[in-house]
Amino acid sequence: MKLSKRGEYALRALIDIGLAHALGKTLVSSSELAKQERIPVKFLEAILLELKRAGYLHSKRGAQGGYFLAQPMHRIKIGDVVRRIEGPLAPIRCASVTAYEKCSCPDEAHCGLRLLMVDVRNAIANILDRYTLADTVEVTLRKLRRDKAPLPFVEAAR
Amino acid sequence: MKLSKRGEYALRALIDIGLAHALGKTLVSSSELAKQERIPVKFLEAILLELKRAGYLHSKRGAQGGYFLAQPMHRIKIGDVVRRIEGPLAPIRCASVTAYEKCSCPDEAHCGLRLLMVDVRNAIANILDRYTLADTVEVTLRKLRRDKAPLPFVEAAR
DNA sequence: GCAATGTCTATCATTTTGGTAGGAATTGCA
DNA sequence: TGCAATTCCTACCAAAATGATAGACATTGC
Repeated sequence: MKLSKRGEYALRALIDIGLAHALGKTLVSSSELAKQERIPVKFLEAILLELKRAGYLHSKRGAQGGYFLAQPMHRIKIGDVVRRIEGPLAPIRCASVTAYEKCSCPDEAHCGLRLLMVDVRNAIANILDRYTLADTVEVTLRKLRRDKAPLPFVEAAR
Repeated sequence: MKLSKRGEYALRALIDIGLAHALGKTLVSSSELAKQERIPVKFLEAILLELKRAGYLHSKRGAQGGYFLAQPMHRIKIGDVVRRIEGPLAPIRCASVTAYEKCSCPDEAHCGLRLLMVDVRNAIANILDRYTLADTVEVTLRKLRRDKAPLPFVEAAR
């Protein structure tokens, strides 16, 4: 039931970019993100490119360039991002709603495993398809402020 | 969020053995199981051995041998089986209850991703730790009977 | 004694994972 | 105008995981 590093980094990056956006910084470079999340820059670049191709990000090249959100945060569902980077949410394909595939078992209609896994997939989807990037960013921001923790991407104005 | 074939086969096998048990057949051979579920015999054997080592099965060697449950079905939690074969339920380690591990992010206490993944892990655990093998077998059996489908492991008495 | 079965060890091809390296193209700014 | 910062693109790579297969040995029932 694992999320790959690739998926993890993709979500971290999106959340960070969302956070930065909410704090008034609409453009974030890959090196800033990599530093913030301690992710190898080059690896992250590839992931950001994928997020761009998926339509979640736009970018600006050249010096002072970077990435920025291509959609309003409340329209980016975490579940969709995960599906895009990791594949179906369901633990086994025959339990997937968006990527169903017949399995090898002799009688799918009476398969106890499938039944179980459909429940699991629904539980996961219920969370990840309900939460948007906006929700995630909001919660994070609230926590940060409540604890008076240093906000990321707000460097002492210079 | 995938379940490997190994995990899938392990669960299928357990469910089948439970089903057989409920139908009066307390001993099932690997070849019967492999045939029923269309799993490569040798691969299945290795998995059954692992389930045995994990304390879920006992076996009887030799002709007429096979595997049988080592515990009452209602004490076998699906979640534990999955953990044993697949590892932690949580998508990322820092969200795991049974196998927590610090992650590389700079501030775990305010990590939006972790928060999300804790929810996901709880949703999964709520299902898989609540369901026992007995539950799964019971539901399957009920469905089979309701639809008057042919019951497995009850070969026309000879 | 032989056939059926579990047990054990070794091996293996393929895919996935988690990167790294290098450079070309673009842009802002001094 | 040129340099530094940045995205974009291609290629490559080592290690691990995945999903098996092969073969021999041990045990048991008939």
